[in-house]
Amino acid sequence: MAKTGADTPRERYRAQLREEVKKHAWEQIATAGASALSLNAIAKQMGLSGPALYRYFAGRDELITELVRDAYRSLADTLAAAAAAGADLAGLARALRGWALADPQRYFLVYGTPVPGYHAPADTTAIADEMMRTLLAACVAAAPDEPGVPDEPGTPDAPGARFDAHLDTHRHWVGDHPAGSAALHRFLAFWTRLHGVLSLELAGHFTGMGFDPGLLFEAELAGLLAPRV
Amino acid sequence: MAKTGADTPRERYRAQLREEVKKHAWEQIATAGASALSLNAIAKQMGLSGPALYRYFAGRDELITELVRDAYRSLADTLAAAAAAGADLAGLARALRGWALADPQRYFLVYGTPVPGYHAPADTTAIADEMMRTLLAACVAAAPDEPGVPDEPGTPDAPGARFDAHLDTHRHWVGDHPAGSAALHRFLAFWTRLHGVLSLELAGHFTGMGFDPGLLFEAELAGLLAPRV
DNA sequence: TGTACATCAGTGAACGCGCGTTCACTGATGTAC
DNA sequence: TGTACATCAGTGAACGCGCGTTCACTGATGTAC
Repeated sequence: MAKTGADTPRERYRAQLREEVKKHAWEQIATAGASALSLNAIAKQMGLSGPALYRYFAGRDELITELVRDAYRSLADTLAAAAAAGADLAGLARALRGWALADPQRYFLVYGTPVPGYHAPADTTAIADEMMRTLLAACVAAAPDEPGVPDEPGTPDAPGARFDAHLDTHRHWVGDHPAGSAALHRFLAFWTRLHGVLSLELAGHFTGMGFDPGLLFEAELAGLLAPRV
Repeated sequence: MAKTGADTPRERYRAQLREEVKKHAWEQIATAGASALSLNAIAKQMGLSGPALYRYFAGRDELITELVRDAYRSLADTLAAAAAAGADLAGLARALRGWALADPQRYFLVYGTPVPGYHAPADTTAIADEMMRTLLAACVAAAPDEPGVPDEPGTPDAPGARFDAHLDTHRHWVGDHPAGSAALHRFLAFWTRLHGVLSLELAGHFTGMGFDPGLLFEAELAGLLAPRV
């Protein structure tokens, strides 16, 4: 009855071949970058002729869109699984790092250089929201604070408190989430700091420097878990 | 006598046309991304025929290499100029942000997704070193501390102190710079946190969220300038 | 100042390549009676 | 269980495109006497 999930042999074969195409696509991206992705090359690699793949994907754009969606999905699932297993903020951070290191090109497909023309599929923003809520919950749990109260009323012009106040009046992006502005601030610091380490590390800007990026990551994480962001 | 800087009219014309090619290259990159850069398209845009550009560049790779070098150079010069004008760490941070916002695609050419095959020209690492030294000097000036002494001997297993200790034994990358490990740590936190905000902002991951990324940047900066990293 | 020569910018044609994509077709797989 | 038909996977040829790059050539610019 359900249109999706029809389990005829042909449907199963289709799904399987689509997955195989994607697998080769990822290998190709890892080898030569996303911009070099070619349907013909994938077909050749699979022992098929070029046009054959048009039975499974409307074109190159649909394949890329699918890969981007899958990348978002796998990160969201990774974080959600960690959270479901009881991970705290530190655990989520390490899950993020593990996901990024497991496949740098997948990381870059989500967080790397945007292609000026290309727009990510609409549902990726929903997935990004999902990740945000997972992390936000952990941020609230890490240090539950009364919502909306600036932490240091004595220094209202300190940039930290100033940004908290700004977040108090610009919380459209969290919907109706009851997190206080301190938790929002913590989430943003968490997200940007960890991505700062990861993106520089994965792009190779630490290679040859000799120190261990993993320890820098842990040090940044420790700073985030300390009471004051 | 000097081979470089020969100032015959022809030499001047060559230099000028090379610059014009690069200008169009940047426009093309801003429009369609670096991977879409095409010598023929640039030539057409300039009212020239394709092969004409081979008088000025050995090929597409040399042009890209030149653009990458120029991008590194312009950032290093921007930071050096700010430092020479007496900017402190905060000033350098804002110079970095200004440089990044002025031309996001130039930023991404340096700090964006690496192309798996491509290796940046060798001298970019020298320029990166130059930037590091500029920032390192500002980090030392921001909080001159006795080199090599962990800040909190009472908690030697805290990740922050642990990383300081790690840096004490892995300081090959700073050469003979006399900065203490706390300053090195401060530099790395400075670099990764600011890039964390900038890369997410420029990649568009904050669009539609509603808060001001500039205030987040300032808040992160304030956190870096506080005594404890 | 004027002529003879060398240098060099730019052209147009050409080569080979791989790309995305369309289309008419073959042959195998599944379905209905 | 067997036949008749519909569905669909995959092929090969073809189209048009733009790419990087080479090469022989023309015409203008500069140089030497």
